[in-house]
Formats: sequence, C-alpha cells, structure tokens
Amino acid sequence: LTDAPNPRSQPYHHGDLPNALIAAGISILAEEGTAGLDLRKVARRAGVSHAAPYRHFADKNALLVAIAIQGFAQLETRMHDALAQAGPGLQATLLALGRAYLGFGLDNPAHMREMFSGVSVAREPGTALYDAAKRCYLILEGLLAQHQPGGAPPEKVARVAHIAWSTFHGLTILLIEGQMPGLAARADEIERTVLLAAQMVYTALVQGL
Amino acid sequence: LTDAPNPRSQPYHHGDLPNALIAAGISILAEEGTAGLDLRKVARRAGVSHAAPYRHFADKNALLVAIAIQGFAQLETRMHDALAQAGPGLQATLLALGRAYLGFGLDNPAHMREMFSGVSVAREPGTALYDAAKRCYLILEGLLAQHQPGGAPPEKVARVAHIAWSTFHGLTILLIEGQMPGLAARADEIERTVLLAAQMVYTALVQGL
DNA sequence: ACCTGAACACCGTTCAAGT
DNA sequence: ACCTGAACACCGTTCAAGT
Repeated sequence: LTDAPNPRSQPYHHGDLPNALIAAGISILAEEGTAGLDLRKVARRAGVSHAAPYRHFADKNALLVAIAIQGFAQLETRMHDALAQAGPGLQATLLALGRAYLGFGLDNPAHMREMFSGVSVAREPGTALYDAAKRCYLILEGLLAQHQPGGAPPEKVARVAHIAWSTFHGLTILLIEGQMPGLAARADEIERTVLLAAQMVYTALVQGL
Repeated sequence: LTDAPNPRSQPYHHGDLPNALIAAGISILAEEGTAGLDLRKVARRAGVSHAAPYRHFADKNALLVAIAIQGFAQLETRMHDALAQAGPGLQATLLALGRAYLGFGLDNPAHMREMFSGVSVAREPGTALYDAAKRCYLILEGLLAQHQPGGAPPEKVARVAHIAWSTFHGLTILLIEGQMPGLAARADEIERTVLLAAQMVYTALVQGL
C-alpha cells in the first residue's frame, strides 16, 4: 500500500520489502529509463543485498509484473479521477479518458512502456496482470455501453471500445517512442489531436458507422 | 549446444557480414522472440566469433538500429504493395493500408516490437532510423493529403494522419502484446475492426469533424 | 582490413550460511 | 522466515594477436 523510503540504519528484517522493491523499480524507471532497470540496482536502492528479492519474487520477471500491475492501478486511478471531474455526456467523458491516458503515459513514459512490453510473461486471463489491465479497459468499454443509444449491439460497442483504446494507446506510445517529433513539443496540438480522436470515436458510436 | 547451420567451409572473410548479422537477428526475433536476441547468438548464427560484429557495428544497439531500419523498409514495401492492389478511393486505400500495417505486425510481432521500442537510441530527424520510419508515415499522410477535398487545411490533414497511424499502430501493438485476447483469435472480427477504423478516419477527414 | 580467442565487468540466479 | 555473501553462467565489450 504505502512505501516508506528507507534511511541507512535498518533492521535485519525489512519492513515491507516487496513493496519497497516495486517502488524502487518505479523510481529507477522514472529517473534512468528502461535500460537502467536491473535487479541488483533495485535491491541496492531498497537497501538489501542483490539476493534478497528472491525471497519475494520468483525472478526478475515476477518483479516486472508487479511493477506493471502497480502501473495499471495508477492508470486506473487517474482514469477514474478524470471521469469524476469531467462534465456530463459521452463526448466530454471520452475526451477526459483520452487526456488521462495520454497524461499518464507522458508523465511516466518508461513505466508505461514497461507495462505493455517490458514483460515477457503470460498475460492470459486470470493472471493479476491481465486483470489489472482489463480493469482499465473496462472503464472505457463500460462508458461506451452506458451512453450508447439503445440500438447499438454489444459487439459494436466492443469494437468501438477496441478502436478507442487503440487510438489513445497508439498516440501515447508513438509520442513516447519519439515517432511524432512534430507533435511531442506542442501541447496545444496534442490537445487538439486527442479532441479530434474523441470526436471520431463518439461519431462512430452514435452515428451508424 | 552449438547450432552450426553453415556446413560449407567458409573463407576467413565473410562475404557480407553486416547484412548477414541483420538477417540472423531478424530470424532470431522470428523464431525465439525478443528475449532471445543477444549479440553472441547473432554472431554464432552468422558463423563468426562473438567479437566479429564489432568490426561493423559500434555496439549491440547499432545492430538493433539496423534491424529496425530493415523492418521499416519491409513495412514500407508491404504498404506500397497494398496500395498498388487496392481499389480507387480514399476509403478503400485507407483500409488497404490498415490491413498492411496490421498484417506486418501480426506476421512479425517481435520485429515490430523491436522497431518501435527495442532500441534506446536517438531517433531525431536526420538519422537513418527516423527517416525509415517517416517514409512509412508519409505514405499515409500523402494519401490523405491527396484525397482531401480542397478545403481541408494541411494541419487538419496531419492531425488525421496522426490519429490514423495511432489507431492502426495501437491496434497492432495491443494485439501483439496480448492485451486483446478476445480479438486475437478471430480474424473476421479483426477485419471488421480495421474496417470500422478506416471508416472513422475517412469520416473525420471528409466530414468537417 | 577483417576476424579470433582470451579477458574483464556486469547481471540474473542459486545456495550454504547467518540472524 | 528473512537476509547475506560467495559462486556460477551468461552477455556486452575490449584488445592483442592472427590471417
């Protein structure tokens, strides 16, 4: 739940090493990027030996999974907060969600990348990582289902939700990866792009595209 | 142990080691995925010692860049081929491009991933990697600019192009990363999703969204 | 010029031993 | 139960030496 940064004088038993390791990994991602994330450095930052993590995580990959899960939880919070503050109506809500998704990714680029590709792990339904990611997606799909005019079949709703997610995610990732240098530096143009994307999704659902 | 697929006695000088290393790396990505790509294995597969690559690439990252550039060239070819076979009109062309993008990604998932995130390298304008990626994007943007009704300003065209790219890219990546398990196994539903995405982009450009 | 083999530093992982 | 330190295998990189 909470992570306490640890000073030098520590007891032999760490208070909550699992969460301390997750927090250390996230801060390394923020400060040094993807390449800087190695298990020995994470352990060092948490104040334990390089072998200590193996008491709590099966291997490096298991820690990466935990870090990714934590990221999805943060993203989910951000999306919920955005919804709470957004005006009524599907269009405003979609825009708020898109802004939240973009905002999380641009604020935490290395973590965002790690959440979606840093982990070479089973992502099958039933795993905690899958569920954490799905919870974020369901916010979006639930929103579309809720605001849809009575006629739209659920398959159509899922299809539009997949496209909306793809659009927000693609824009975020391409910006993070430096593929849109003309956009990256212009916050106003990013805003107009998200706005247009939200309008496109809205139109697709409400009109009979 | 040692997989020596080169029975023919090789001369001391390799014919074209740079390209052999690139090809070996791509085949490793296809057969073993991202995690299996290490420099020593690439060298082994190319039939040289693990130090030989350093005569042609400054470091591992430089080889990864070359592999990514090769990927973008293949993607560009695939997009051009799709355009050549597509029917006339913006809608059919957009759909063809989207199918080509998705198709390349799903056929070469590890390579696709490596092209966009495996490389921690400067991606600034002027580099060969940036140009290779930009050439693919310009196919899409040029298409939209060409088919636009006279009224649309170039900024609007670029905005729609960014969104179209984001949508196709996001869908591809999310499928590759296993984030859409409901879609991944259903080729017909993927097709409908790409179709709807292309329609949305078309509508955004042609209508005054 | 191009390549090899030894060498080094670093990281993931394991294990016997310590608290 | 939790953690440490030594140990091992493997990978990226360098370099003197070979062709």
